[in-house]
Amino acid sequence: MSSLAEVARRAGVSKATASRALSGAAHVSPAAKERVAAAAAELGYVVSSTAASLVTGRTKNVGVITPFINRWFFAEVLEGIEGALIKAGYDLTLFRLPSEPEQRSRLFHYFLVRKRVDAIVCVGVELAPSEVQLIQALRRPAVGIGGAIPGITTMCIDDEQASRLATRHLIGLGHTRIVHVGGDLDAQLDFHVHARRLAGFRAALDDAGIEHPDDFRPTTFSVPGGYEAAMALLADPESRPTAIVAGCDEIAIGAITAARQLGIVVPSGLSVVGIDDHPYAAMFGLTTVRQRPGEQGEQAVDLVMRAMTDVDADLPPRAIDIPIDLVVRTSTTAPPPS
Amino acid sequence: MSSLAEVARRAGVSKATASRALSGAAHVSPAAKERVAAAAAELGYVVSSTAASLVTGRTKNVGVITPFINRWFFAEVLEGIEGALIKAGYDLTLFRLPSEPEQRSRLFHYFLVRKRVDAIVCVGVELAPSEVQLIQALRRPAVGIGGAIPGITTMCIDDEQASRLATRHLIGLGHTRIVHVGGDLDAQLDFHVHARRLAGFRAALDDAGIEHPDDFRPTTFSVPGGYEAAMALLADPESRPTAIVAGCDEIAIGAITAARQLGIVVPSGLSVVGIDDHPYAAMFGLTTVRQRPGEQGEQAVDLVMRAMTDVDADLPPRAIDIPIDLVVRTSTTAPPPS
DNA sequence: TTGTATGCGTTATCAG
DNA sequence: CTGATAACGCATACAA
Repeated sequence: MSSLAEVARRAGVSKATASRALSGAAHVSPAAKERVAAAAAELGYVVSSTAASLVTGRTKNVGVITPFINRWFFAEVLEGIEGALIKAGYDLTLFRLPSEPEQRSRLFHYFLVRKRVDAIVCVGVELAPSEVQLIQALRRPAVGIGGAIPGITTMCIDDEQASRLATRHLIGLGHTRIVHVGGDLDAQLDFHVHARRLAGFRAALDDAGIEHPDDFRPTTFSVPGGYEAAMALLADPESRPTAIVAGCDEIAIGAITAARQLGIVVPSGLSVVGIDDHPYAAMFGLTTVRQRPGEQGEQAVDLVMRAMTDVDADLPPRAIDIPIDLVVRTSTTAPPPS
Repeated sequence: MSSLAEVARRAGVSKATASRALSGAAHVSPAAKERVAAAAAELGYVVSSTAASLVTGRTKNVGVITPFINRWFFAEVLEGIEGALIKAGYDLTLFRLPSEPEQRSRLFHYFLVRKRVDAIVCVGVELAPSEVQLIQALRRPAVGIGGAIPGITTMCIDDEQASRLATRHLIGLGHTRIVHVGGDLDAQLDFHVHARRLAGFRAALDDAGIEHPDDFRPTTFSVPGGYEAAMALLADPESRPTAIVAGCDEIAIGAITAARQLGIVVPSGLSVVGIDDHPYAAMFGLTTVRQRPGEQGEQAVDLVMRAMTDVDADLPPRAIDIPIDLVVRTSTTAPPPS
């Protein structure tokens, strides 16, 4: 309510010094600084960020675009971003990317363009070239998380490597009849995660010289998805694999649940390995490949922050790899003697 | 990049008419409107929302405060809010309420006060009186979701009623040895949901004249929480209850998982009922009390929108009840003959 | 219907 | 170290 002018008057200084005293940018005599601070406190003064933005051109606000809020990976990344942003004094404007093309375009042409964000973080979104252009036209630093976007700095795990790691672990235990229960290839609105995880799985089998006909069951990236796919897959004891590489932990958990329901003991009757290290993984004893989405979010913020402060130190155009590691628990063991 | 002035010049009109033509607020001759629109399109013009905010005092932006992003209920509410906001042309600024008091206070005194939001939605946050005052001092409409906040319009389900409904269902099936596995009473940073659900549970037993010593197992509101508590609770076949009322579906799912692991068949050996209707509930056949968090979010947005547009039609101070209903699936049945 | 002029609350650029 | 003063980009009251 109260403006800088009032504070200045009360402190007996000009608006300019009041501004300087409060922002701490320039040198102000301790006495003046003191008086301004007191006046501001008494009046309950707080800067109008809109006014400040108007003149500085910076909003202290970054936009985050994500297709989902309600999925573990995305929510986790979001939390990481939010924490890092708050720490830096920035607001976070959240945009959920709609699946309908029309609304999606509205997001880009209406919301994103309002000059309200100093930077953009895209999580798990694959951007069309035209969309990338649009973002670049904003002349604001942008980074992606979850997969490579040509033209934009992105950070992600090597999905192919992740599933290869998981598969190798099973092969190392002696498994040869392994099936990948992963994301539907047609339904990857996000990156080609599904395809890449499938590819890594197959590469590992190829590397080991293992045949793999009928090696893939597509489903949705969720516990129920894994449950249903596993129910179908495991129904016939004859054709049943000895191990499953799940596309993510949620699928793995669904598969374990299905196995239990069918009376199959995990891991002696069936080994299951996931990808993510979901908070529920430990409870299910799930062996998995850990990625830390929260940290990915924090790092993304670091990146845009640096790009904003450092004299336009351009972002590295290359994708940045996030480390992953295998967490062995109790859902995997050697296959049963056939 | 391009300003209103440039558009005006290109269209051969004044800034004022250009502004009017674009906002559509006042009457502009069709010809002029046409020319302005064309000029704007050619230049790729888009309003500077900061400049507009500075003069109008409205930001087209609402703040959302929530303690968690990564929990089903909260994420779901958030999605509902986001969708409704986007539809109305508003941005959503997300604030995660930190658990540390110091940072929490920073949120209120630094972030919230920057005059950047036209309204506030608090989800699952219990506000201290001083915090309520602070929000009221902003003179912006505010609504809460998830529990009553004195002084602020809130929408929530009747938690006591929800667990009473769940408990009555079990009693109706003939159960008398029922335990509530719910949220820890010390750990309810959000509302007193835990306590209220426990109270409803006990009230239902009292109503039916059923004794209930040792009727409560506190745990965390999560699948692993339910799992661990149920593992301990069900270990001893002698003292085992015939039914569990879970504080939420996640706990219920953890409990079902634990039961299965212990060889207890659900529901013939143990009935379990939850609260929420979590997306995983169906897969576990979980009988539960449904609440629709997404709709709660949408309704909250409706409310603040109305308060913002309608000539300061004040928000109803009373809490608004959200309907709930019992969804009977396959996790509940009559108790086994003792 | 249109144009002119003013102000929104800051920060930044100068002199002093 | 401090004080005028000019932007920043837009919306609106008022006059035409």
